[in-house]
Order: sequence, then structure tokens, then C-alpha cells
Amino acid sequence: MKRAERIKHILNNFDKESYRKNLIHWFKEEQRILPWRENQDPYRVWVSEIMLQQTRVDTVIPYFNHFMDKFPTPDALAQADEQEVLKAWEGLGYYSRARNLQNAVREVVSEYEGVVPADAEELGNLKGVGPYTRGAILSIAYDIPEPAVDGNVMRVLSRILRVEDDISKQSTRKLFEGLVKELISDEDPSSFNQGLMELGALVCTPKTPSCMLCPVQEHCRAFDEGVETELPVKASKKKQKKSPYLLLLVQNEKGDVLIEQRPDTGLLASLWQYPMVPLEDIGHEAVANWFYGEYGLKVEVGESVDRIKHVFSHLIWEMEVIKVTVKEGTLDHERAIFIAPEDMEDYPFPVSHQKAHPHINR
DNA sequence: CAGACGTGGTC
DNA sequence: TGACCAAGTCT
Repeated sequence: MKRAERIKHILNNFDKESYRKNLIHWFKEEQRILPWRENQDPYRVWVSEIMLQQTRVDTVIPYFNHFMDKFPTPDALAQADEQEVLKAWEGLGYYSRARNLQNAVREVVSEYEGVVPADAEELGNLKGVGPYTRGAILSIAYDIPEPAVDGNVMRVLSRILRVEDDISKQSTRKLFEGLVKELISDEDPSSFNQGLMELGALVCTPKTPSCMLCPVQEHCRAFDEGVETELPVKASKKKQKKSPYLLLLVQNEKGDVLIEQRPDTGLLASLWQYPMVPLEDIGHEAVANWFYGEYGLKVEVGESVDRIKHVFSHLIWEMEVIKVTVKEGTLDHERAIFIAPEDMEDYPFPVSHQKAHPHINR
């Protein structure tokens, strides 16, 4: 069945008007007070939407407040140093979001006189603004009835309408966008979209939804048929691959510590870290030799002081922390420097690496 | 489409 | 403890 046809079929006999009114009313009464809901400033909405991607509200709140203090306008963010932006993002994860956001804001400043576009195509062409964020900005900041389909929306609507498609597939997101287009209207599209998401966050939760408190229970086909916990359908993820590393706490005679900047693309791009030895390639015995080749310094490899595990979405670093002392030589490495431990706060560092920090002696 | 891309919380 | 998750986007 074609998508348009399916949408018509799914919404057959569904009381859109009543559903819409109930949801909007509930949202206006029960919505949480959140910093990005203080006003409709498109820049604030934008920043919040980027931060909230795959990230909990409680985690985002302090980052958002700090970020808006530091970069209150598109101009301020456009002019900032990229490392400064990454530092403000430190610990939030998915760092390409920060880089893309700044690139896109610079484009808004140069191409649109600093005004966030209220146009779907212009918005969607900005780096880091995908279908969801585009719809969120259009509806929340500009009251334009566009779908903003995230995980919450797919969970809520998969239950309301009993849609059993795998929500990890892109085509399924498009199906839900088509459904939202039919459900949303000129009547407060901002509250409608936010209500869908807020309902998913507060009531229609993944594990044990509070159906008895649900403002649209009467519209819910999954509840009616007792299958709400079976939805949404989602393919299981693959297990992460483990990679063992030696994490080197290298100190020179002054007590300064060696750190290096990661490549500008890929995992943790442009962030700083302690030197790491991939154990799959090198091996404990060969570390001193390998280190001399990489950094031009003769070192004494000390003992293991800690183990740190860092879990990513797609892989796991298992790091053994080793103390290393510089004996002689001059540092010869493009992206590595010695710094005083107390200056660590100037450099954006992945959080788990900072756990090694207390083991440094001055 | 599948896989890369973070981190902290929960059961 | 492992698995899944939390307001996705890019390649």
C-alpha cells in the first residue's frame, strides 16, 4: 500500500479534531517550566532543540543556561572561537552538533542578517538541522503547522493509532510525518507538537506508560486493545565492539602533562585527550619505543594506576591508565603539548578522560 | 538503508 | 551487569 493510502486508512474513523483539542489543552495545563520555554526566540528554540537531540531534559538544562549566558545571540555565537564553543559543550556528547550549530549560525548571520529563517527549505539546508529540528523551529518559534517527529512522537502515535512499523527505519519516520500533517492545524501548532512530545516524556513513557492519567486515552487504540507496552516496534541494536587502550599520563620534569588534540573529523573531533596506545596494535612492552617514535621523547613507563571504561553508542574503550615519566628529548608532535594540570579547564576534554586527571602528581 | 556519532540514567 | 534508553543528523 502506498504511503498516502496507508495514512488515509490509519486515520479512518479517527476523531482528529477532538484528539487535537484534548492534547493542546493538556499541554497548556501540564507542561513543565523549562528555560527554553520562556519565550519564542527562534535562536533559543534552535539551540535547545540541538541540545535535546538524544539527550535528557535534566542533562540539557544547565548546559542551555550556561550556553545562553555565554552566547546570547546568533552574533555572539558566530564570533566565538570554536574551541570555546566545544568547551561549553563538554560532557554533552555528539560534539558535531556544536560544530554544526556554530557553522549554521554563522550562515544565518552572513546570509540572513542574523534572523533564523522561517522557511522550511532554508532551515533544512543549515548544517545540523534535519527534518525534526526544522519542524520544531518552524512550529515552536514561528507557529507554522509543520510536523516535528522525534522518538516521543513516534512512540505516542504508534500507540494511539496502533502503527506497528519499525521506528528505527527512516521510512517509518516519514509515515509519521504524513500522519502529523493530517492531525496538526493552524490552531496552535506549537502546543500540538510540543504536547505530543511532552506527553511522550511525562505520560506515554517507554516502559510503563501512565495510561490512567492520559488526556487522550479515549483516542488510544493500543490502550483500547491492551497492547500499549508492545509499542512502538523497534529493531534491537548491535552490541558495541570493545577496544583496549593504554592511557598515558605523561609528565615532564616540571610536572606538566602531555595532552594532544584529536583529528578534526570523526570520533570526538578536535577534542583533547591524554595520549592513548591502541593495545591491539602495540602491546605493553613496545610502549616506550612506540612513544619515542610518535613524540620524540625518551620515557620511563611506570605502573598502572587505574582502569577506565568509556562506553560509546557503537564501541567501548577499555583504558588502563599508566604513569609515564619523561627522561630526555624534545617534544616533536603536531598536535601535542605539555600543559600545567590546572590549565586543563581551558581545553575541551571528553569526560571519561578527565577521570584520569586526579592521578596526576605535581 | 546501515552505521557513525556521547553521555549519564535506569531497571 | 547488560541493554535500552533521551526532543536526531550526517554519510
